[in-house]
Amino acid sequence: MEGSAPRRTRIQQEKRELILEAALEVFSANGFRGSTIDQIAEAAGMSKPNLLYYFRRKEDIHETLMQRLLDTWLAPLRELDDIGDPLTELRSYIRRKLEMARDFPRESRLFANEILQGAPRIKPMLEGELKALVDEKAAVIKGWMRAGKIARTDPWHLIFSIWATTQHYADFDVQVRAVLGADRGGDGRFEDAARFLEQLFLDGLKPKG
Amino acid sequence: MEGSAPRRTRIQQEKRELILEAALEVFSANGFRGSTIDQIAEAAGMSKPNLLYYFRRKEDIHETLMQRLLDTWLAPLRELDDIGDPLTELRSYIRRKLEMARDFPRESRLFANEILQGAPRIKPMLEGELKALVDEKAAVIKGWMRAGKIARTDPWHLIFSIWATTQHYADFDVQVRAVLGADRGGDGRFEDAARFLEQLFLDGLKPKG
DNA sequence: CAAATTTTTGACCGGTTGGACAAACGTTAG
DNA sequence: CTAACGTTTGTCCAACCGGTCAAAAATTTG
Repeated sequence: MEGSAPRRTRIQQEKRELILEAALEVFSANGFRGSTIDQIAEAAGMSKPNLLYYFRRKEDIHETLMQRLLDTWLAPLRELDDIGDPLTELRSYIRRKLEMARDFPRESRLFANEILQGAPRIKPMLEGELKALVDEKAAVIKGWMRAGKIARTDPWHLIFSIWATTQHYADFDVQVRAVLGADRGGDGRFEDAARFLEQLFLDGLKPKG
Repeated sequence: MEGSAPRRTRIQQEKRELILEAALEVFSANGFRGSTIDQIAEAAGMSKPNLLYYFRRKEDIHETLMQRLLDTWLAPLRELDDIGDPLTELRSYIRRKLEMARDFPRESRLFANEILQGAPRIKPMLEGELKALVDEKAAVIKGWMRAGKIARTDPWHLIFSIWATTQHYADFDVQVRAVLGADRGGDGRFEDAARFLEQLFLDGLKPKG
């Protein structure tokens, strides 16, 4: 499939990491086309030609960043397992996803940017690897439904709704903080969100009869 | 506050509409910085200088587009009213929001793009007009909770979750269709989503005891 | 029709951007 | 020390981009 990883010196490894960190900052804030190599180079504390010595093209940086991102981004879903109580399992999946939105908002925004633009660079991955993973987990959830452990619904849309509600707090952070205002928009907003989402996904909005 | 609307000829009105339609297409797909005036001009079937005769700057097009968008975009929330059954009222708000994601995906993506980049052009509106509207509706929802009509939760996060889940089907459309695959990703996906969201928001995931 | 006004276009400009390149600089191994 | 190799930088370039301008073409008005 792919060539063997090129041998790299210590400096190359360090500088490449530095560049990727800077690029994550810049790309996630401005999008791919909205970011310039100069911006990334400055954020990484080096000159543009020096940066281009480590990554020959702007696209190479973005591609490397995206490949690394996807692994860690899907880790919570991979951990969703058939062992343990289904409701507990789903609840901790939601919690993990929300923690990622809190701790890695730049990664979330980078991903959102890519999808928004039609996922030109990762569409094959979405239709291949991602679809396979979601289908697999949907089957697990369907098993829980057949066993009467959770209510019967569409597992795929359930997963979508978890992604949407949790990533919202990273991708739409500006809006969330603006609407909540200075007092409620502080650090506590993620705990409020966690409490709300748990209640929503478990009990819904009907009053307790 | 603002000067009176400039007098426009019939051609000016028509051409400005044509340009705004083309700009919506281009901006929503590529973001502001990722779009060029040439692209918009070509999509509108005119030359670049001709386009600049109707809008002096690229930003003017984006600003006009955004102003129009916001009114229609918040209309469903404005309609959320205290008359009628609370659960029915919320259910139809969700349905209307999902219909907007289906019928106006470009508008949704344009908005998402703006927020993702930190809302540089509409932040004052978010902190002013939008916050006021959401606070007002949150008060209505709180009234329903006090009256025991719906379960007690955080009304602000409830509104966020409705925004997130419905807009997801416009903003992340590529991903949704990729994961659902050719068979389930067709036109029926919005009906499936509507059914799922209704169940989620009303009953949650707990099995019926 | 003819004058006045509006609309359209080709040519152009200054600034930015992604990227190339060779020369200089630093480091390491023999 | 020195040759080989890895790293850094100044300079440059061609393409692109937002925007200007004067003049031509079309339209409206008297």
